Amino acid sequence: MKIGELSSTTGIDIQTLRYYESQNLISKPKRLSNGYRDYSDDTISTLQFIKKAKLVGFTLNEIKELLEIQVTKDKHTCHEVKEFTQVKLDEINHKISELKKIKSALSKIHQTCCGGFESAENCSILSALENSDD
Amino acid sequence: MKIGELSSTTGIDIQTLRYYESQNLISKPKRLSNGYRDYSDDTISTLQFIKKAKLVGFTLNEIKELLEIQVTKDKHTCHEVKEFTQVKLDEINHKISELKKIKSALSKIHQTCCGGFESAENCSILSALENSDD
DNA sequence: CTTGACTCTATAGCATACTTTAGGGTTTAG
DNA sequence: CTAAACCCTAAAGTATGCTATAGAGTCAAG
Ligand SMILES: [Zn+2]
Ligand SMILES: [Zn+2]
Ligand SMILES: [Zn+2]
Ligand SMILES: [Zn+2]
Repeated sequence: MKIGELSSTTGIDIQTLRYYESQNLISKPKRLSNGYRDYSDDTISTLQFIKKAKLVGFTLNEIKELLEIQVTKDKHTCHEVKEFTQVKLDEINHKISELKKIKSALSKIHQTCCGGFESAENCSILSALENSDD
Repeated sequence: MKIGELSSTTGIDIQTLRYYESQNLISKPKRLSNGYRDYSDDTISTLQFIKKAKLVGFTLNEIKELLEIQVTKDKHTCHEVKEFTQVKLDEINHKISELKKIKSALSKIHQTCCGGFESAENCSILSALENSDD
C-alpha cells in the first residue's frame, strides 16, 4: 500500500510516517518502480504499537527500544519489559509530584491576593515574587 | 557590578544572564569604558523575581509579562494579577490530570505482567501495546 | 493533453531555555 | 611580561516531535 493509504488507515500524517522512517521506528518499505513507498500490512500494526505507546507516555526513542524488544520477544524476559514500564511509571510519578509542588506553591501565592479591582501596588502576588526570602 | 559578580550573587549563569538580556527580561545595563556590562543593584531583585516566578511554573515569556505588570503596578489591578496566576494554575492542573490519565493507562498495562524471568513471548505488556482495539 | 491528486527528496522552521563554540579583547597577580 | 581569569559578540547546537517549504516527478480522469 502507498503512503497515502497507510496514512488514512492509521490516522498518522504522511510527513510523520516519513519522519518515523527517518528515525528508524518503522523499517524502510520496498519501493515501487516509480520510487513510491510500498508498505506491507505489518507496518499498520507497528504503527498501532507506536500510537499506543505514545498514548501511555513513551517517547519515540523509548518506543524504538520497545519495538526492538517486541520483534525479538523470545530473546527478552517479562522481567525486562516490566522493568521498562516501571522506569517510565517512576518518571511519570516524578513529573506529577513536581507539578504538584509547583501547584501548591503557586496556589499559596494565589490565595493571598484579594483579586479586587484596585491598583496592584500592594498586590500580595507581586510581593511574594519580589521577596528575596524563600 | 560586573556580570561575574551578578552571576555568583544570584546563582544564575553568565550566559543565561546575557540570554535574559537578549530576551528583554532584564534591561540592558550600562557599559564600562571597556565595554563590560555594569549592572545596578536593582537587577538583583529583578533576577530574584524571575527565579521565583520560574519556580512556580511560569515560562520566560509569562515572566516578561509579569515583569511589565510589576514595574507598572499602579496601572494594573489585583484582579488582573490574580487572573494571570489563575490561568497558570489551570494549566498546571491540566498537565497533572493528563499525566494521571497516562499513569493509570500505563499502570493498568504494567500490572498485568508477571515480571518473571521467562521469555517475553506472551508478555501482556507487549500484547496490550500490540492490540489494535482501544 | 491537461489538470489535479499523489508522491519524492532535502532542508528549514517551530517552541523552550538555555549551552556551546569560535574567535578575540581586558585585567590582574606574580 | 606573561598566564590566568574575566569579559565581549555572533552564531550554532541541544532535545523533542513533528510541520512546512521548495522544487520536481508520476498517475488517473476527462
Ligand atoms: Zn488586592
Ligand atoms: Zn493582588
Ligand atoms: Zn510474564
Ligand atoms: Zn510480561
